[in-house]
Amino acid sequence: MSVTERLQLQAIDRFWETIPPLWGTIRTHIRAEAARKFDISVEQFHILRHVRRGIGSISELAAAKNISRPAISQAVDVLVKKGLLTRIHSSQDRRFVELTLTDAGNNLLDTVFQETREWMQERMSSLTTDELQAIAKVMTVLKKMLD
Amino acid sequence: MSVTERLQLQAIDRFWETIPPLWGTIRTHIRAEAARKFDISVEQFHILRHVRRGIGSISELAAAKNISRPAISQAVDVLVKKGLLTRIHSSQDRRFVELTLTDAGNNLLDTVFQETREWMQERMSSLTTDELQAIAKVMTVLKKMLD
DNA sequence: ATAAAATAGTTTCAATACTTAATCATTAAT
DNA sequence: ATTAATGATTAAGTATTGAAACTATTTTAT
Repeated sequence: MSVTERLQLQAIDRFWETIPPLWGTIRTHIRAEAARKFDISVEQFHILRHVRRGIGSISELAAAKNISRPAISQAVDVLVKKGLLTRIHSSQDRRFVELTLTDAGNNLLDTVFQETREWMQERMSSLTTDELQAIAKVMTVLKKMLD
Repeated sequence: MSVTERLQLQAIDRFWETIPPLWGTIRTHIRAEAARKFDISVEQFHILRHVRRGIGSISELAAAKNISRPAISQAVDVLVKKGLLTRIHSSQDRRFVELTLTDAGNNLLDTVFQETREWMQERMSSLTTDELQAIAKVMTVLKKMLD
């Protein structure tokens, strides 16, 4: 087994020990925050997040989140009824639905994000500047894996 | 704003750009593999994984996965019916149910893990040894955040 | 120019998974 | 010995999901 291969396997093992529980913890935190203040699920929150990042159609959302179009369509329904999103048929191609955040949607996102950020910051308070820089750098490396 | 604070926020931003989509991609891969070969969901797979890691009771599983005990109990039902897990009432305290993997369960885990590992390795093939070491190190740093 | 095909989204429906509340079995406490 | 606590399960209701069928719109092919 080559050195590179061993390093790959080590990175994978560490990844599996770390990311699933960490992600679960974060999800739980968001769910608690979002539910307490806005009665919204993590999945709904993520849809709003994607829309703000510029993913503005049902199909794009479905692809980004790896779930079916109907599931997205129905989730969007709820968000529209809650007054957090608006559906607008594109003037260029009327088949497309352009999703945009309402003021309330933007406000919700700001609030939950801010609180999650603060919560994560607390968790990071014991880390050194080197460790923080390393995290940021590794995240860009991991993003390369997605391409 | 202090340097440390700015580094924390940068790390958090990168984390959010990276981990949710990466994790989603991995989940999708596992779902495809596990469903194709064993007709099992990602959540069921994760329960098996936790059991192998030594989490051997319903309550521990519920705490680890942040979902309710009944949900775990029902999921375990399915896994027992599939012949992947066994329930044994503890001899020390008969209220406890000790979960153990059957040979089929171990085999399933080995297979899906091996394939996921290979898939991740492929994705990592473009990374340098330095980057791989950085990933492993950062994962241990992130784990500190969970405590 | 028009019919057929493709695309974006929605609705319906059945299956699955989750949660809360109530319950059973067992152990601990007074 | 009775009561309280703990671990797990069952029951009932809700919510989320995907497959299939459908509408509306646009593109392609003839």
